[in-house]
Amino acid sequence: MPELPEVERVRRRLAPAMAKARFERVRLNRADLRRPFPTGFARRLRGQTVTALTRRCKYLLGHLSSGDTLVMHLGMSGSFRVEPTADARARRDPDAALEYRHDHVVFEMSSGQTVTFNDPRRFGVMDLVRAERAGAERQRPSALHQLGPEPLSKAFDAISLAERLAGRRVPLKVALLDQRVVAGLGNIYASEALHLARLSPQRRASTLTTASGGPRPGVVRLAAAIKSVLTRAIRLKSTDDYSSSGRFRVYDRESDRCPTPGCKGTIRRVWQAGRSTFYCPDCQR
DNA sequence: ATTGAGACCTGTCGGC
DNA sequence: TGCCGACAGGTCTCAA
Repeated sequence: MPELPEVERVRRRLAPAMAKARFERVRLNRADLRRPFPTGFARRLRGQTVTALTRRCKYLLGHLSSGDTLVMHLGMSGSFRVEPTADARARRDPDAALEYRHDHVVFEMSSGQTVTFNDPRRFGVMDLVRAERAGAERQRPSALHQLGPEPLSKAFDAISLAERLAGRRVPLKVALLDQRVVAGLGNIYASEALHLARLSPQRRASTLTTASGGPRPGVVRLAAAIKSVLTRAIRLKSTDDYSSSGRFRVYDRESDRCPTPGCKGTIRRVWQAGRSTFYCPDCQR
């Protein structure tokens, strides 16, 4: 479901229920999501306090008093519900309603709130990683450790983006979906950012850099567009899902008139790396 | 090392 | 109405 802006909004919604609160009860309704839950998942969480709830890329990170980190990823269809524990318990067993059928993880927090993870497609992930020992991450680098820069941080700019695009022969859109290039873009905001920067999604990534890997003008626009698109999405959204937000420039707008001022183009849809890309062939070069 | 294709799942929507 | 295929916001693994 979510790209960086949606995950960030989920984080802000969960923080009041989870941050500074203790896990009083943890219930798993099945043994796995995309991967099995780590052994002792519930036991290791119980009694721990969440010192802070942060986000890295599309991952939510619950930092625990034990030093361990609760890692949560929403995959395509994951979502969290927050409700008073009394309400959650009252509804428990009798209600096998469709709405709750995919409730896989239930956290009862000392804040009096229950946080429930629901994920129909089960592409989500929950993991509990132990406090890092020196060098541990080099021995077994996980996806988390290979992530590129946070696009809204100062570390992300035209220079760093150019460095990571240099020499890559894949189409620009495909490169933007690679979380090692920039951490948190997904299929929607990759298309959105490219449209705002007026860059063709089909252009080779390496054409945005000079022979030595430096930035060309396009990459300056692209870095700025990525920041702009994500910042606006975080700010504008009234809920965590797309339906109510609706206002995309090109995504899911095939055949619409291009929104670029002065452009008479029509939005097209093409396939790249198995995903649909939306763009305007007239103003995106 | 990089890249593309397929796999993992369920739900929904449009067409017949 | 019901069935069927296409498609969905994300990774991950495997083979070329």
